[in-house]
Amino acid sequence: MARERIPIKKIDNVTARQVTFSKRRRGLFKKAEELSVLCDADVALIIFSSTGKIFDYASSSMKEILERHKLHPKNLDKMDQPSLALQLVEDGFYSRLSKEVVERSHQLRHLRGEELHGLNIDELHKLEKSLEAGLNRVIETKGEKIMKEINQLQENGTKLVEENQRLRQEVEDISTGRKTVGMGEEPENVEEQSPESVTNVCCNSSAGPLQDYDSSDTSLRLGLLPYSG
Amino acid sequence: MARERIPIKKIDNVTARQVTFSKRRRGLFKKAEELSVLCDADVALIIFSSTGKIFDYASSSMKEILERHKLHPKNLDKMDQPSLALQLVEDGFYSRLSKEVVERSHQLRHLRGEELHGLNIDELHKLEKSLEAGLNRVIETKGEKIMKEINQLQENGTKLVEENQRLRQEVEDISTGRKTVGMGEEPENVEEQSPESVTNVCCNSSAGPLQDYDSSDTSLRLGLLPYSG
DNA sequence: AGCTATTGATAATT
DNA sequence: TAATTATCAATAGCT
Repeated sequence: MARERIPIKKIDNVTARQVTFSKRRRGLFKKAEELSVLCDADVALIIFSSTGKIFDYASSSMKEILERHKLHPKNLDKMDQPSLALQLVEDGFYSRLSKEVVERSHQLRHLRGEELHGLNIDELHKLEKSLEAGLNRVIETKGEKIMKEINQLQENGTKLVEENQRLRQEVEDISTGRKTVGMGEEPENVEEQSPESVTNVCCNSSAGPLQDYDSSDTSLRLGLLPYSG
Repeated sequence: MARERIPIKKIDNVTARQVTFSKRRRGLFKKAEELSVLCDADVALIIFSSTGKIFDYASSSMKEILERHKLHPKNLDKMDQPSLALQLVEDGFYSRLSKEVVERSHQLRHLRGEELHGLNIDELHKLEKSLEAGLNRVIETKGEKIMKEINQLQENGTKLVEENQRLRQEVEDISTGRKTVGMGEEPENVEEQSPESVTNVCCNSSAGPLQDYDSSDTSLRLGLLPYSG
């Protein structure tokens, strides 16, 4: 329903995926509410984003709907009986989360080149490809940021040069006595600067100015030519 | 969205309401599934018709999603057993674990070159170094594995050649009639092979033999010359 | 976060 | 019910 149809499979691009998630989530909630109103139905909708964020909607009371769902004949056979809450905690909750932590930790170690000997050649090759792809994206992004910062600095430099010229002119004007210091007449048509002097123009694109980057072995790669094996 | 727009309020005509319910219910399920697939989200949808009929959809396990929903901090205060909720919250049980998951997920995405724009140049540079290091270790390990596999294959090849020669000699012996087929005398001092014929010697270092490795762009890097920027 | 060209969903009708 | 189709709504790609 848009400029182009997209295949229904996981969207690779992270940004696009997040945008689509926001849009479609809103659409889904709207449709859910419309159904409940139009058809006098009771609707509950629960969504977990891939980042774990939760979104939900219930046409009436979420708790009641879930209870009704749980007690429905269709689901009764799957009910857990003993000390409900305890089981919930021990089986579902802790194990799920800690499994996730363990899993992600493993992946992280692999991406850092640790604990590789359990992997076979094929897995290593895939890992290598993933690292190359990530590395390229990082190099690219870094390059963009650096170019932006350079442009900003150049812009500031230009402004400073202009201001310098203006100030120099002013000084000359004063020293040649054509103009008095202090509350003399206003400058006629000199372009009015904004309250902040351009001297204070600062680049806010990163915490500090370009630093050393532990100038070790590698020269700065700008990402203009991403690494290709 | 049709021949005519309809106001979003309960449809009076019972038949029309049922028809609309069927159609829109299907549409809602479809949208829910699309969202889950496109955006890698976990979605649960429960619908009770006005006649009490139940319909539900879950992108993964309904039970798990509902548990996750119930145990989400947002909903813990409504829990059946307040003491348990209190414990979970107070011990920082949930928040600690899920923070770990979130943190690791972030790191993983960064290492995969996603969501980089929140990082400053220095952080990007560190990330790049980390990726390079990981990549080098992976390449190295892969190289070692491959060399090992090659050596294994060569060894096997050598053994096969030897056996080949031995067999050829045997055949020649037989064909020249110097030896009889069948239960003749044992070969004198031919090195006794282990029960398993070397023909069956197999490389166990990986699942299979050297494969294609999606022979795309990159030629096989053996890690003998690790990548250096 | 807005804007449209498109595609998709669906209300009325057969 | 199921199919058809004229509309309206959702949204993919851009900015």
